[in-house]
Amino acid sequence: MEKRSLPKKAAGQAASTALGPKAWVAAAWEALARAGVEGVRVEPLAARLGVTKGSFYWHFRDRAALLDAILADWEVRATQGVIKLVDASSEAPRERLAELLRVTTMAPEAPAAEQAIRAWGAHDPSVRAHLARIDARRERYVEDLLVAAGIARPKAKLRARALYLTLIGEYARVAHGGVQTSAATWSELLDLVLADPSPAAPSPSRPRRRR
Amino acid sequence: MEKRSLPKKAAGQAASTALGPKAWVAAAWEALARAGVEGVRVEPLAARLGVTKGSFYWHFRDRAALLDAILADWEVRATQGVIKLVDASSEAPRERLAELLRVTTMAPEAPAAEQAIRAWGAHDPSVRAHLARIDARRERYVEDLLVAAGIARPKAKLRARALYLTLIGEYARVAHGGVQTSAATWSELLDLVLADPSPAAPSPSRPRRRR
DNA sequence: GGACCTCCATACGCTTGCGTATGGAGGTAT
DNA sequence: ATACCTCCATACGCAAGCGTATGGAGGTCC
Repeated sequence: MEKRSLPKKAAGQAASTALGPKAWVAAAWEALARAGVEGVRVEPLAARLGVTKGSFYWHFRDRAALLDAILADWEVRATQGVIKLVDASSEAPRERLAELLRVTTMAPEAPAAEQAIRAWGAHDPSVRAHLARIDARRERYVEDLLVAAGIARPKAKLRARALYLTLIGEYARVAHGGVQTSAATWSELLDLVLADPSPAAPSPSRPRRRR
Repeated sequence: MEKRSLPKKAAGQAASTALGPKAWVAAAWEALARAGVEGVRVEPLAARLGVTKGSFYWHFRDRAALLDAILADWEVRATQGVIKLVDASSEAPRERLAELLRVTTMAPEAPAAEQAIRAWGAHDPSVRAHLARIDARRERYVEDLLVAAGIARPKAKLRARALYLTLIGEYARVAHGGVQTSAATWSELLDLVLADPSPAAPSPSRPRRRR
């Protein structure tokens, strides 16, 4: 038995009592942000939704299917959505970078969600692939913005990584109760990344010790 | 004498078959790094150590006690130990910063451990306190090193946060399979943080020119 | 108005893991 | 050698969750 039949959109009970896969994914997001992947459990979720497991196993093959749905949903919302939104915000690269920082650092649910997914990916190989793709795409996006803002490509690559890793670090910090870094600080950070000192001699030779 | 009797240090069986709390903590570290806090389970740990739960509940009151022991161990090793080691490495602030980056970015077990603890702290209030203390101490340490290297205090504060958050981000990235940022890149990053472009002239005095 | 379909409730078996109780092997003290 | 102490094995009760089986309530279709 593969799929029984096509859901065909509206059928069965009234829409008021209907409970689609989206409701389960939404509830799963809440649990993921609050308690991590291990906190995404079928029966507690059912209780929270006011139904029983019977509902869940009708919409999903098993728990893994729900987790896959979460990942897919995340990929769309937290990356493609942001990029589209930032691209539409302005034409100037500097403005886009500022908007990018604003959007990513202000989203209230982002830290918990990102941190939960990264922790999840630390011991689930299927999640690692998603993370690798998404991290690469995001970092590349920042890098391209920096290049568009006038930073040379190799330097932009370095700074894009630094800026993106800083954001990831901020997510982790906020996720476990750290005080959120202020918008003003982010703005200063952006200035630092956009600065172009490069006075031909940045490092006066570092004597590299060996162990 | 209230609880049976004092362990009195060495007693009982020979040292070869002895299994102290340290062995449990070590095994717990391995499980924590590999599978997160939820992966630190008593019975699997016992199986891995070749004993049964009976041993565990002799040395620890319950699972929470083991987790507390892990946290205490981490606080000593991953912060105090590193600071002591870096302070002893050199006198020059620049050198100390380079050594700090080398030590923290090269430790092979650090990313998984740090990421696991931060994910843990995201949904365990008792861990949040530890993390807040440790993050504050580390960030302050970097800030002081930057000041000692000639960066003005407010600027040093900003850059210390950025550098530390970048390290946290790197830990997260590596923990879920990302490629490790190269030592050369870290070196360039350090140069960026130590640079002093000084927009306009908030503080044109540069007393650290020659030292 | 009977057949059918969608969505969920109920009940069951099974596994994993926690914590406790109790005994026993082996070393130590007297 | 006897009593004792440390460390661990064995066995038990209990709870949380997963996945399955089965039925049933309510809407739809003809």
